[in-house]
Amino acid sequence: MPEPFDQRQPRSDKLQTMQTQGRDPFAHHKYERTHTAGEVETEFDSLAGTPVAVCGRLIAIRTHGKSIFADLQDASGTIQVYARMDVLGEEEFGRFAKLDLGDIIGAAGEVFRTRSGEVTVRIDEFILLAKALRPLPEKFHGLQDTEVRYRQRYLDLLVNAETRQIFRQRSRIIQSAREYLLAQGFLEVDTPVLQPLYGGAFAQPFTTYHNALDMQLYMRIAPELYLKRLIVGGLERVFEIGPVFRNEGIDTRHNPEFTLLEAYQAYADYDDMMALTEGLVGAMCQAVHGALQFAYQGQEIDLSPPWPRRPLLELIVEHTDIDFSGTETAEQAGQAAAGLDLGDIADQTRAHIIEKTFDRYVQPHLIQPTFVIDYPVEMSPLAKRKLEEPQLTARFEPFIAGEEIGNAFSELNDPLDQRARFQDQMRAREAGALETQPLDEDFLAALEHGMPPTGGLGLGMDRLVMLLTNQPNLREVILFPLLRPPPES
RNA sequence: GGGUCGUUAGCUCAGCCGGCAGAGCAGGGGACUCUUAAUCCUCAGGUCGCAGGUUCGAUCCCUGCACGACCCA
Repeated sequence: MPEPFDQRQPRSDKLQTMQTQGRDPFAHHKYERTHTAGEVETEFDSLAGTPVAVCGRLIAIRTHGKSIFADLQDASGTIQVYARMDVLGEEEFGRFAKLDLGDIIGAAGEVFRTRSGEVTVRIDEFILLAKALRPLPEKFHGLQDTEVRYRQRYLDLLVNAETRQIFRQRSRIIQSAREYLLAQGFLEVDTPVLQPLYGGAFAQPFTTYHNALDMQLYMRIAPELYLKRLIVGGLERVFEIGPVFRNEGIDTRHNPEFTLLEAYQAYADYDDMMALTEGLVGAMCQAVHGALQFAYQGQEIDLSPPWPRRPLLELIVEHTDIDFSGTETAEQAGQAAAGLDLGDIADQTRAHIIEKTFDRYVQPHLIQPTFVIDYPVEMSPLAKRKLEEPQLTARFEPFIAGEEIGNAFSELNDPLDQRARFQDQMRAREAGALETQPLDEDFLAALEHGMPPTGGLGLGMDRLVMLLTNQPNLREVILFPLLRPPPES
């Protein structure tokens, strides 16, 4: 019975031979590169005929007897290199011929253009900087298997140019948001990821444990309550961009760990936050599209301000003919929704019934950017009430292409009302609700010291990147999405 | 949690009605000094996801499980 063929064997043998001969590729600590692949290409007119030193990974090798063409890939692109036996000599040329796809080399020599017009480095000397012991995925079709693409993202990045492009755009998008806020006088801050009490969103937390303090800690589900403490502290304009953790299911729109932007502005309200949202998302779009228009999955989206402001209950009337504004109890809301297909709503609260109706019948239709405003107070325990309608809050959620991309409000700064809202949440928890916001005495103490009227905004950066890079799935814009461990070999 | 689909060589994929497991790329050997999905000759490479069942015989049909994708909740 023949041994199963191991792709790694010839490569391991070559490595061992080199190491025995005192030419261990892993002995090199650095390489003095003079130009990147992209620079050699763009600066060809001034570089032609002069020596350069480039480095990168061999992604294609074409041998022609006593000459070899190869493509070297670095972060800037690819550059063709050309090895000739009459230039390198028999021994060095022989070593070049033993290189494998995936090997990482440095190569130095003159820049020229081939007869077919390709900018090329004619190799005078080269050095192997890392031996690849495993083969690259197939060169033409790239790596298609989604599971391998996510589990071994480095392979995806190596062979799929589109993946590299997405994550470059992600970086540019987040950077543009940061620059926009800094230009508006916001201070970037870091608040605790490990929190003794979680809050700022409706979600179940991940719990962990600190040994030295002998205490349970939570991974934050939002930075909100800490950022508002900083507003109490007088910083007036603060923001944070960072990971939050929500212990919930995984699908095309949810990853348990995701990147949230939160910004707080003292002496501002939710109208100001709408303007800030329009400016921020517009800047993010400009960063990758150079315009306020972009296409998402075949839909043309226009981010030009102002975006329409539409009351939540009014939108529900528009799409279902059902008016929840007259309802006060869960029973009344349930009766109003009787004709709708909402699944089992028997034990649901009025707020949940309204939320479900919106999610199912309204949200998919919000293609162009829309601010849904005026959420019921029981769905918004941290938002300020509207003066004229105290059962509603000065809160909005922005929607684009049918996706919820954030949440914002005039922040509740009345410590007595805030305490009452927390107590409502505790009652809901006792009644069986899993996702409630725990009473945070330390946060209440901060409010009792006085927080100015403040506008707050949260934006889901992964979803925005997904929209702006035209990806159908959140996992395509998260480098290492959470997956189950692979089955044992 | 439910439904549908997928899992075959390192990668990308075929495999008909149940009857000896296939191709391209990658890999080994050989030819070739301007190629770029180089070309030509040649060779090797398989736990058909895992475990059962039906059958004379299973990659193929059935059941369960694992992982993934999509849809629904």
